[in-house]
Amino acid sequence: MARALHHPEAEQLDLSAILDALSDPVRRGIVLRLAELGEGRCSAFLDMGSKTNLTYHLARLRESGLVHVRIEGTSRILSLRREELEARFPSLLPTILDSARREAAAAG
Amino acid sequence: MARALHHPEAEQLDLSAILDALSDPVRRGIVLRLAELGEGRCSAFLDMGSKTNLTYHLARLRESGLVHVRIEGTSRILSLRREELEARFPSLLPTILDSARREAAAAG
DNA sequence: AGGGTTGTTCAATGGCTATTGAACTCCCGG
DNA sequence: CCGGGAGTTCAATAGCCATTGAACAACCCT
Repeated sequence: MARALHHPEAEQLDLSAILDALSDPVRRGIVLRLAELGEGRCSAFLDMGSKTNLTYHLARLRESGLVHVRIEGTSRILSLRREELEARFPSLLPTILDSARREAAAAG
Repeated sequence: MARALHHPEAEQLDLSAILDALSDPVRRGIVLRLAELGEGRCSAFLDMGSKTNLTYHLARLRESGLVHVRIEGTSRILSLRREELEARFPSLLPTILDSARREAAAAG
């Protein structure tokens, strides 16, 4: 396992990358759950895809700057980078998550 | 030229499709300009890409439900589907456009 | 009817995306 | 120290993306 994980700086957050990350339903599902749980390890999302597939999506979320990943023993703990996102793109994440919940509620 | 253009129904607006459409800088630029102008024909965006390329991006914007296209003589007039988007996903479009302006202002 | 403007269609391109299974690494608990 | 749980790496796949140039179609004007 890699020792140090790369995370983009707060000032480098890129709107295209963020929207692209959130345009995938699996990734949006992960972010949504993370918003509810506060944080969670990879295995908390196994119902959304295979381990390999999650590794892929989680890397994309991390590289886009949406989530922070901290290593703890053999686990990786994910959390949303809420404040940094809010500082750079106010209301963006909450609004998109609200839309996602709304769509889910509409039995889409 | 095709006679009838397909537009998704308001209730069919899909979040993945919308975010995907807005994740591309060219398309976001078109939507941004459209938000300022109210409406505009295809040729109003020629500084953003070749004619062929614009045809492609405009089709994607239309198919995602973000823009409405009306035929007028040899021109096609585009406009944002603001109310319908707002009804289904409140604040989504304005917030994303705000983020886009913010990013542009930050000399990205 | 002819010519120009407006925008489309087509085929082709290179590159990225999401997904998979098998093999692997790392670390913790016993 | 070794077994198992957590997650990664790799190679492969099929499919979509954005972009291009050349050829075409529709319509308006004179």
